Amino acid sequence: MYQIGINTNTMQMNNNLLDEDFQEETISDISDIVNYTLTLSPSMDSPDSVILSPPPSHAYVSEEAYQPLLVSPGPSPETQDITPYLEILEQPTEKFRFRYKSEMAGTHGSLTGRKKRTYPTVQLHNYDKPAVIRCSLYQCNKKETIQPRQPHAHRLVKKRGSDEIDDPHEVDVNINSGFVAKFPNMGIIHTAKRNILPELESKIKKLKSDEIARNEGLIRSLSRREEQEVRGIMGEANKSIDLNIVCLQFEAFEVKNKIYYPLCDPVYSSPISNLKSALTGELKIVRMDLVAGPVEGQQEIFILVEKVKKRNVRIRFYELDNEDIEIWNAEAKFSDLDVHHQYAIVFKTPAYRDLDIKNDVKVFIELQRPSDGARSEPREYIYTPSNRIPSRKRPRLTSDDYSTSSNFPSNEQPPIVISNLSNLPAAQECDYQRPLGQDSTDPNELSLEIQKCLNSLTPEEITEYLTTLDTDAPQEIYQKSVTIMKAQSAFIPFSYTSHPLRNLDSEETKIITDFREEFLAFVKTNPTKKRMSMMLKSLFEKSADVSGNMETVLHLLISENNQNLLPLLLKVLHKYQETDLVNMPNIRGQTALHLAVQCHNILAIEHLLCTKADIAVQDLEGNTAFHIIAMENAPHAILKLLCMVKDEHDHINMVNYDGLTALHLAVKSNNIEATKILCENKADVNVEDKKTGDTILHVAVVDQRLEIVKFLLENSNVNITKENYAQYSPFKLANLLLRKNTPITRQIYKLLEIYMAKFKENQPLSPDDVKEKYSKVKIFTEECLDEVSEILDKSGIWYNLAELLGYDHLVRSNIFASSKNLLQFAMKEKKSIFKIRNFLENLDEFDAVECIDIMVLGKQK
DNA sequence: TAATGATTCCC
DNA sequence: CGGGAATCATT
Repeated sequence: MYQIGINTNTMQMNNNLLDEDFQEETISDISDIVNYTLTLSPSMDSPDSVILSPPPSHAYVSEEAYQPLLVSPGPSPETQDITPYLEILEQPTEKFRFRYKSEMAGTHGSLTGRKKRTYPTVQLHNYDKPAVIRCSLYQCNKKETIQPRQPHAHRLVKKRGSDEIDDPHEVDVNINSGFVAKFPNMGIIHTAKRNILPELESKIKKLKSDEIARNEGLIRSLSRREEQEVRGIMGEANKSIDLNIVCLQFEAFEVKNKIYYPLCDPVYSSPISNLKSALTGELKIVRMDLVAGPVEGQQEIFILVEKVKKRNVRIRFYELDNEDIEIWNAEAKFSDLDVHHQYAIVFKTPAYRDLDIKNDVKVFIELQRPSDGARSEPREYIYTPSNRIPSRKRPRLTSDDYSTSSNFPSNEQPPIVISNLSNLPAAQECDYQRPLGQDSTDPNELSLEIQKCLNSLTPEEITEYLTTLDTDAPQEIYQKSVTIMKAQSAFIPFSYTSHPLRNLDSEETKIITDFREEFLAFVKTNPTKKRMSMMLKSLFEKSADVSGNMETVLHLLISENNQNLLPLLLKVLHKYQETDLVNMPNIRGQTALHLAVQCHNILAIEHLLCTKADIAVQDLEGNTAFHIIAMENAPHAILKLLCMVKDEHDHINMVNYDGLTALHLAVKSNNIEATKILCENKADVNVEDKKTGDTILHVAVVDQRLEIVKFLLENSNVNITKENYAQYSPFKLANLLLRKNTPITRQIYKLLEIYMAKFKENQPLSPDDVKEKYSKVKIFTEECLDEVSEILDKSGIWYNLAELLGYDHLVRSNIFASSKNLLQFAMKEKKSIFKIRNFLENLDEFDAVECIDIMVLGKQK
């Protein structure tokens, strides 16, 4: 090793402690030194790396295992305690903007550690004398070649005043500094293409002369032959160089007579890539045109992206199962021409693996960069079934059957809707007869009531009569008692809130007329519950078949805001719990509930819900009843009613095919009441718009809805800092909107500013913040001193504290009369308060620790 | 040429 | 400072 003849201490130690095998290896290494010195860089495949490289499992190995081959195996357990090695305590950031020389005027950001306000830091282990740690800029050979690392042509500079100091940067370490070297305030200068060779040459020359000095013990200039050699290496270095990725090299030296003798192998940081380059820049989908589409694929989608390279980007669709395991993937198709500049891509969706899905399927889209395998954050996409409307083409009796054999009084025209009610097989009818008492619903009861209706056919009378008809809501479908609502709605006349949706055409009117006739006639036959069900089903399906929009009678009655037959039908459906019929969608995927909500028909809604209408059904735009009501300026009672339904699956937060929740729609349509009600009913205020990543707070800010912003801040847990896909937080947006310079934008910004401050206050301080705050406090306040010393006097722990502070000898000679004495003495000695605090923490003196924390950090908790 | 990279400039 | 854009250079 290099320390042979330099550091006899360690060598002797080695000899004493090493087993024979190891010694053999050590000796054979001497030949490797030659190898090392010639290549100016350690040969990683040589056995010496086994001895000298850092121990395994330290953080210095980047998690991505960027270049596994260059990470040396760690030393064996018996060697790691005695051989010097470098450990990287703080890796540099992964991304950093390399600046050109011309950009270096003024101060730009400096290279930090992985966390803010830290800096690349290394520690030298197993060495006890003063040493020098060097940091310089190296290449990150990603090729799987086992060649030595070469210096990088970029410059690692430290600013001192107006001039820049080039690498290598040196830090002296010793016992006092704990052999820790921190490298702050460094920047990376992107050397221009034309200067790369000269830069490399000078760096390599410098290394060469260091090496000569080390070998020959004196500093001299290079010989012709050596210059030639340098040029050769330079060529190599130039060939392998990647101008957008660098890493830091750390070396430890013992310096004698200005000659640097390495103490161990250099270590290399994880790669730092240039933030400005499209080759290494972050892949990101910033915005999507569409977030849902047909299973068959071939849907054209526009996405905005962060800078990409045309031929170095792919769009991948994939699906995860419940355990987050990828079970399907496919690539979207697009050509070079579909990549607009470097910021937008237009592509066609791939077909989903199963074209016959019955329900929506959620998948993900991501960008991928083949060159380095980098991926973007995924975005959600929904495949929608192509045949969402269940086929009504089920086998049924032909028209002949009902037109010929109907024994109901028929009009001039054969009724369209009339089905085969009278043809129900008698045998079946027998089967449907249930023993009385098996069901709480007495089949005869209803028909009697309806018969009464028959006799009093004026609408007014029907309406009046219906108020007496009892329809118990199955309470279990509500999460809260529905009685309050009922009490409210009882005072609302049936037509009070509702309005027609549209005018029915003649065919539709006929459907209703025929239905009415058929239905009432059927009731006369005093049917059992099962027969009634069959009849209704038959009539509903008939209606759906005949009407242009596949609408059931129920749809039609709601649409025309029918005042007499509708209430009757609703009660019947309710009474018989015809959930399936109630959930039948029309051609646009709308159920009766969708329409009832649009018509503000509160009583219909209530009945439908009591018939267990599904609040999660999405129409062809993906809208649930919640979405619809959120856009409507409807009576509050309606939304409240919907919110009362038990909702274990969070249907209130469902996203439509525009990627929006009901809350989004409420805010977008400035529907303050709906916004409030949804929020009060545990709708998630932080769900993002799947196209843009906007939360409702983003929307409220951009649309300048002061009242909504205010409400959200005061009454919900909106995240002011949550960024949308374009990396704007609501706060930042508010700030940008200040440019409009209107009173409202100013008010909104002010409001957010206040909550931002509150938010920051509540943030737990990061360990770094704590350190920083502590570093500013040098002495105890009187108050804190008294308090802490009282605690310590009581517990007697201050003896242990004194020990930890290195005052054990003073304690033994009874110099300190009390803990207050001790603390005052420590302050005089300039012991850091942070140190004292941490000692106390180790001693489980948490009360004292809290005292000090309060003094330094201000009020916490 | 048009697209992509490199460099400089600007707020 | 960090972000972006203008401008020059190369492919």
